[in-house]
Amino acid sequence: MSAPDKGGDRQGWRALREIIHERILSGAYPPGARLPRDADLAEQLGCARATVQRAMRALADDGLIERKRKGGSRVLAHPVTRATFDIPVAREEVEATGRAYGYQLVARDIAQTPHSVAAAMGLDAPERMLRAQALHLADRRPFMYEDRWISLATVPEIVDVDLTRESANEWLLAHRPYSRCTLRFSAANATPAQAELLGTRPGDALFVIERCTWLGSAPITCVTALAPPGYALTTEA
Amino acid sequence: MSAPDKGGDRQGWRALREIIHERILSGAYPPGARLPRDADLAEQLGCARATVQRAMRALADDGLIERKRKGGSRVLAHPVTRATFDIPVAREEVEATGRAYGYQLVARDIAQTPHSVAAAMGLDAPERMLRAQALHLADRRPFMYEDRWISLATVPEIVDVDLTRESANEWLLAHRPYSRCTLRFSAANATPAQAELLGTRPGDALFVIERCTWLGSAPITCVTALAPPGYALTTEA
DNA sequence: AACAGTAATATGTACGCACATATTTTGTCA
DNA sequence: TGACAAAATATGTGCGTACATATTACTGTT
Repeated sequence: MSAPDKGGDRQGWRALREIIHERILSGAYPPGARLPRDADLAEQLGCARATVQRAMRALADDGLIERKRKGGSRVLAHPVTRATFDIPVAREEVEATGRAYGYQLVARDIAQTPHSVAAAMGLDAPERMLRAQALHLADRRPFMYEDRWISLATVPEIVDVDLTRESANEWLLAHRPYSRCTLRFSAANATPAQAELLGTRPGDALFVIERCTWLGSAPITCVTALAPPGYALTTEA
Repeated sequence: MSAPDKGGDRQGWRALREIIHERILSGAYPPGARLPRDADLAEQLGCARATVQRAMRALADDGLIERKRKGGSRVLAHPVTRATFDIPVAREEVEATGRAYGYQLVARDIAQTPHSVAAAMGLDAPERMLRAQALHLADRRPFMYEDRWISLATVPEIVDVDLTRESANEWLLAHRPYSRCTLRFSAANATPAQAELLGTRPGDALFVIERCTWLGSAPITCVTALAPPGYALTTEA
């Protein structure tokens, strides 16, 4: 009758994804084109619709195709480059490269947040928060400098933590999980003070990571991390 | 007898994920703790194991828990911040903010790649490639400068494309899909020439995106994109 | 011709079952 | 005690079905 297993090897959904991906790359399904229905692909490839779903869902997650409830699936005309970064804890980032991690508290006080920080945290007005500035070291050399504000309203216990011994980041991760997190990457010229701390020259281009976290709608912390020249984030999409 | 629907509302896997996430946040499943088996959670929450699977899989993808084939599921002790960025085509990035997009070819020639570029592409030795330098504009002002090398071996047709009218990036996306892509974010001080092109001052901190793409194992292109101060990548994890 | 209501349709989700696979644990034997 | 093999176990995957949901397409009315 018909050829129910034309697809070939009857492998898993990963193989299916690969087959469909190949068809896109080879031009069989050109950019903007509509893909066959899941059910048709299932029959064509000799597997269940659920398996096709899994593969198509993965392709959609990768930003390769677009799926709509009745419009079917289409190959994206302008595929975005979708990259996933894992921002590790500084300690682990350092130790992953075989270097010795070190930590050093630079300053700690309680003060009114600048308006910019309050705004980033979604607050209506500045608040008094704990500010901790610290250095992360790799083999005794500056690896990253962080300037952090911690909400006393949300995390009152933080005032009793000895931040000279333990990084605020690690304490927070262990004691205050967050449910929301915003990230912002940019570049900035080092101020003289920052250059001094990072062991570079004023004006050097620093890599800037700004991160704010919340538990529910309550702000936990907002940190600006500065990395000296040579630092880079890499990933494979 | 028993309470088969204790979990409550009998909602979908997204609700399940939320419930489990709540338990993690609330400390019911503290960092490092082992979660119940999928099957037990399924019974406890009154749904099928497949549904629990879906929810747990999502939590694992989010970097919140860790799953192993027999070790069960554990809450990660040091959850990484996992962020997904969509790097759009420059045109769309500009137009998304309501500004007028402009494009300008700065230089185009065929030359030997530097060793650094050849290495980034995974080549054993430098090759002659097409080099295209171009400016992306937003409302007539420099938005991003790109310095691109395109493999003549993989994409010979590129020599016949009029790059003064069409951005190499957009032509490549439309005609040469890629299967692999590496990304690297960093910061760099502007050289005088770069500052001139981007309308900033020499030494200003630029945001640097380096991207290389391949089709299979054949290198397609390698581009260094520079953005002037003010540019930032943001996301919500 | 414009519009609203309805039917058709493709994907999304859920369930229950069976089997595959990767580890851990246990047990056996030297 | 230690090494290696076998059993146990939790997750991973696949199938078939049924129903849910979001859009599109159609259809009849004004």
